[in-house]
Amino acid sequence: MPVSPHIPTLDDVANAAGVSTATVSRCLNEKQKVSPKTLEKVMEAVESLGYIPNFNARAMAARQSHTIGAIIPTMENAIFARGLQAFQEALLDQGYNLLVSSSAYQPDLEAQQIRELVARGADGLLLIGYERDEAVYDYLARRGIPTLLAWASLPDTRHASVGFDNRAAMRCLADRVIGLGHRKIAVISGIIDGNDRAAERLSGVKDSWQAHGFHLDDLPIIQTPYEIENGAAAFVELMQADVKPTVIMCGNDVLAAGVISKARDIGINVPDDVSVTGFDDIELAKHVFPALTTVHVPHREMGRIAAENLIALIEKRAEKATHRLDVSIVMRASLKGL
Amino acid sequence: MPVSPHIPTLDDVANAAGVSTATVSRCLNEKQKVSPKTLEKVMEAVESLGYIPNFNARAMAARQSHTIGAIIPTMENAIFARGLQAFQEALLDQGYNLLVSSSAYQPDLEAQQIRELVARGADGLLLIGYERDEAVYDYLARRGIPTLLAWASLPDTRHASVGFDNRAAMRCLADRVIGLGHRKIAVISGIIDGNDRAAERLSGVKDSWQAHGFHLDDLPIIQTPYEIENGAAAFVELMQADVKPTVIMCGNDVLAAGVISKARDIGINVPDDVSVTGFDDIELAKHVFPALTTVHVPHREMGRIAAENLIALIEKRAEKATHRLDVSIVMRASLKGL
DNA sequence: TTGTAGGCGTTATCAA
DNA sequence: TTGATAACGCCTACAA
Repeated sequence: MPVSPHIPTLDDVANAAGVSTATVSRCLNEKQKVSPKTLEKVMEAVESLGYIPNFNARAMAARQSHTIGAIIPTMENAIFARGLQAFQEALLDQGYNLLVSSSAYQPDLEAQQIRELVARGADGLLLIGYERDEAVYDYLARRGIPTLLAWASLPDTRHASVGFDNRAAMRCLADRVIGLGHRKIAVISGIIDGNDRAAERLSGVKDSWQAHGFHLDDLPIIQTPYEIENGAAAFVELMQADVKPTVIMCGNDVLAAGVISKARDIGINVPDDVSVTGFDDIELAKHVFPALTTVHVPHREMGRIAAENLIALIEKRAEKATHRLDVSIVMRASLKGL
Repeated sequence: MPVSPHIPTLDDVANAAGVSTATVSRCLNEKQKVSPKTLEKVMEAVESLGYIPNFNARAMAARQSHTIGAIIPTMENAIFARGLQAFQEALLDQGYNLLVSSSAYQPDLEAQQIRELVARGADGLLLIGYERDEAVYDYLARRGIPTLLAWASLPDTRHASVGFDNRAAMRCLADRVIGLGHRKIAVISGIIDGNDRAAERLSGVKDSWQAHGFHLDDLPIIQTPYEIENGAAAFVELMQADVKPTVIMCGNDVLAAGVISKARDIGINVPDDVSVTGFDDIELAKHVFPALTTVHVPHREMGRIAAENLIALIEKRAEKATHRLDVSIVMRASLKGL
């Protein structure tokens, strides 16, 4: 009885089947290069031994891991869940596996996790947004790691990307809000430092605001991390101002959910007393009360396209490309006209 | 100018520093076995070359990966998010990395992912619950992979585990509900097949119901996957019955959130017309309206303990142990007496 | 304290 | 169609 369990290797299979390790390897990877008879023999041995290829050894010898790494800013809320899910499904279809980690919105943590994923032999990387230290892009280029930026929409094709125009979308929503008669808007934005999506969304509101002839001085803005509690706290602060806003535009649905929840707590009616808007159209948006007016993002489509384009890049079937998706505004009860 | 980028290896560092690869390796892994002078020399070379150890090679040579795999049933909702987060943090503290995948509540998918993680060289595994094919446990034992079951509470120590008593907790909650005067209870349970947590929670309600002298025939039960929409749908169905329930006890907070959301849609007041309870006390529970009465689970503590115990197991500093946590009932507005 | 050299489990090149 | 055999990049006795 062995003290340490024996784990079957290629050698064991080769012995059991009476062939060489090379042949076993072929049976596993390029069946067509092997006679049906030996294939059967080998597969039997594989089966009976319960052999499973050692991933690390394989990756090292083949110089590719069939693994793709993704780093998202957070797993706490559902912002990236659906998109990543679709990304993973599309990868699996093509025989790739996904490794995910979360950077907690910290650029240096992200940089570290990039190194980690590269060290693990990732064939390619999915990153969120485009704003990061140039050194990171240099590093990736030096190592020759195909990288695709999602949730990002770039003017040029310096990086491969798939995403949508956060700024235009938010501007469009703000136009709608103003069109409904609102003149006292307050904004609860995510932290824009190091977060291009948040920055662009905020710019979008400002664009609209100014295009309608108003001054930025009259646009209260609070920046706070994307957490439901923070949305609630920011809302309280905004409502203490001398001129109360008639609408709160939030940088995403999570903040908006916090606003709606808190409003009820303190006896403010949405949308009669104050309207609220979000961004992303996550699952939650339909289920808060009142349901949230927000910007619908085609998360699943984005994930699927990201997978296709990244794999094409890895297998050198395509050049870097920028893919821009359309978003739409979903009107729900949380926003009403004056 | 090299067509394919050159990635620095141990050899490169050794050459640059004028020492052997063994010495470089020591500098990276066992600094104390190296003179301060060479250490400095080597680290300089590491730095200037931008050397990063190849993970696969390291894992293969050292026969350990310092990686732990976790398989959770779903990432869609936040049930496991906080626990896993704490688990990861504790792992990192001890120099271990975490690899996560999701089984979508499908036992065969879980089995496949277990093999995948083992093939990747995971030093240990975290699984959710205890109910799975014996063959899986056999396989794990044969390969000698330390495994810890979380969200599970076992009577014996056949498997290492950390968790709480789902059945007792739910029974306790049901006792409270009945104590408040409710006699028409309906249950929306998760799918109990293959999900021991769901099964035990359901049993807990039944225990209480019968202990109070009622018949199971008078306890309407709907099983449905843990999704907010499903909670809503089940609720509609339950309210169409001849005898309308005065309280809906849900298998978890996600289902309960669906109930609360749908109730408002169709003009049923919670808790005046019908009370609602959940389980887990996820973030959402506080923010639905009315706030959800539920069972609070110490997710972070569970994650932390899971990490400690699993690492102890891996490093053979401890034997398999069963760790049972206390849970508590959180009374909020969604439940009121008759 | 340092270096030498064998081995970890695959894949891939070349002959046979 | 198969089989030797040399990588792949690192760790780790063992020797110096």
